[in-house]
Amino acid sequence: MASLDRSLIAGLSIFEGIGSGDLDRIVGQARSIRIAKDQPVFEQEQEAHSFFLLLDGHVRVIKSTPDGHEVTVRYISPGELMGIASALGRTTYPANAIAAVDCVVLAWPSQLWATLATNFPSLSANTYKAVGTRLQDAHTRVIEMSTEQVEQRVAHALLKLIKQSGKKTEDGILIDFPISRQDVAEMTGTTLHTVSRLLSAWEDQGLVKSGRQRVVVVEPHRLLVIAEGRAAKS
Amino acid sequence: MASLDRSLIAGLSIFEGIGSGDLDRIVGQARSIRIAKDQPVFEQEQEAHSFFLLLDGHVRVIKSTPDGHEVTVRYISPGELMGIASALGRTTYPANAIAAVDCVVLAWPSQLWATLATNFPSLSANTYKAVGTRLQDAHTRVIEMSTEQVEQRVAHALLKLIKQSGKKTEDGILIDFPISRQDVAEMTGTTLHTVSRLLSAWEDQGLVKSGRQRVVVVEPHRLLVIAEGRAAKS
DNA sequence: CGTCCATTTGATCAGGGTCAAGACGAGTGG
DNA sequence: CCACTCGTCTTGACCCTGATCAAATGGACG
Repeated sequence: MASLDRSLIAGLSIFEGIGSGDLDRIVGQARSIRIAKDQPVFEQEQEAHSFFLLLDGHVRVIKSTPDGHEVTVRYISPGELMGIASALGRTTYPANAIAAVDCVVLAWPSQLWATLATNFPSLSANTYKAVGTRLQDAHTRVIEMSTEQVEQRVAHALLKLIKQSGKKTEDGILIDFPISRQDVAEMTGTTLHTVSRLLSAWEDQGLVKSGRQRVVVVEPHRLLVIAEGRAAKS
Repeated sequence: MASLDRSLIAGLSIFEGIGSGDLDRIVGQARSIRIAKDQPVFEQEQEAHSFFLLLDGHVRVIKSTPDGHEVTVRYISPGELMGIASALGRTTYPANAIAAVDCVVLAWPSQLWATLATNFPSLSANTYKAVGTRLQDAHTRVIEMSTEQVEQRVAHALLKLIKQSGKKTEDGILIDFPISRQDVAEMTGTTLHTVSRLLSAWEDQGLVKSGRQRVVVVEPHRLLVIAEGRAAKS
């Protein structure tokens, strides 16, 4: 089991450029934890005691506002880091992370970051590269929210999801974890009603197939046309 | 002049924990550049040859979309880093940076980052802390765009601007650089028309005073009430 | 004094949020 | 195995916020 883990882990982009001896030394200091579906990995405002690497499953990262709104910041896929507050000089987690399905994570104590970062410069560089990508993603999100219609935002969201966690099926590309209309609404800044109407319309046109907490994209290309805002509106 | 620079620079949070000898060694490798108002510091998609520290002035960071929309990502104030693509493993700049007024910046060649970061761990830590703050800001922005009305977003934007670049005057707190209705619109994802209407309404209520590319917040507290969404609508 | 921009303000209208019911499906306990 | 219940999803009706279209006003600057 430990060796199985290792072979999986060695290929991850965060560990690119790290020798297998070093890799053992890094991974050896982590604990492996199972998180049941719908259970938190970490919570907003909590003391950031650990940072994590998702090995298996999917995690939803959510921010809650004082007035009860919830906004989904991102979904984490296997191989991604999360809760890296310590690498960014924070002492608390900025968001809630909830297991969308049963998950397996590696957890390192936060105070280990400084040591790891200085001893393994590649690890540090790879991590900050990932941070850069997330900053980029967040800005893209702001731009989408500023300039696009709801229809385009939802289309973009589905495309991102299938790119990140898509699984080929005979019908098309399935989003590989349970996702409700409400969840999509929280990703796109709209309501479950509007998402439901859009998915219904798209289903009529044969673009997607969807059901309870389940979305399959049948024609990614046509969805892209909608996302880019160059679709003839019926 | 060089020594004047140095005394100003020593107090910046990015250089916290760095001895004055080291500081000289770091700053010694930078070039000081003047950028005229409305001129770019760096441009989107361009090769990221340098990273910068703003010493004086204000810089607008903008992303342009293919379809001609412009979104303001943030304003940079003196003492902040910008264009730190290299620290995040990028080779090109992700946005345009335009001088809002005449500016003075320090510029380091990008390839120097790796050396500086390993030789001066405090510099690295302080930089990544700043990155963490920006990531946080970007997420806050997404949340605002998802959950708040335009009126609240504009109020929040003005509050951020006076916190970051406010200058006390006898009328109230002035945003210390030229800023048009259009600029505010690009920060908040709305149109100059709506911003104009809001500012007019607020001016009638004595909350702000504004003119051509000029905004003074007279009553920050009442503006905050609007921003938080707990205002009696007239 | 004329030109160019920033700004103001009115009128219109539609995207999509809100409110309100119902239908559907999955899991639970009898 | 069936009935019940709860959560998800669908769909209709209505209305409001804020975008769009259109013009006019007002400063700043050459």
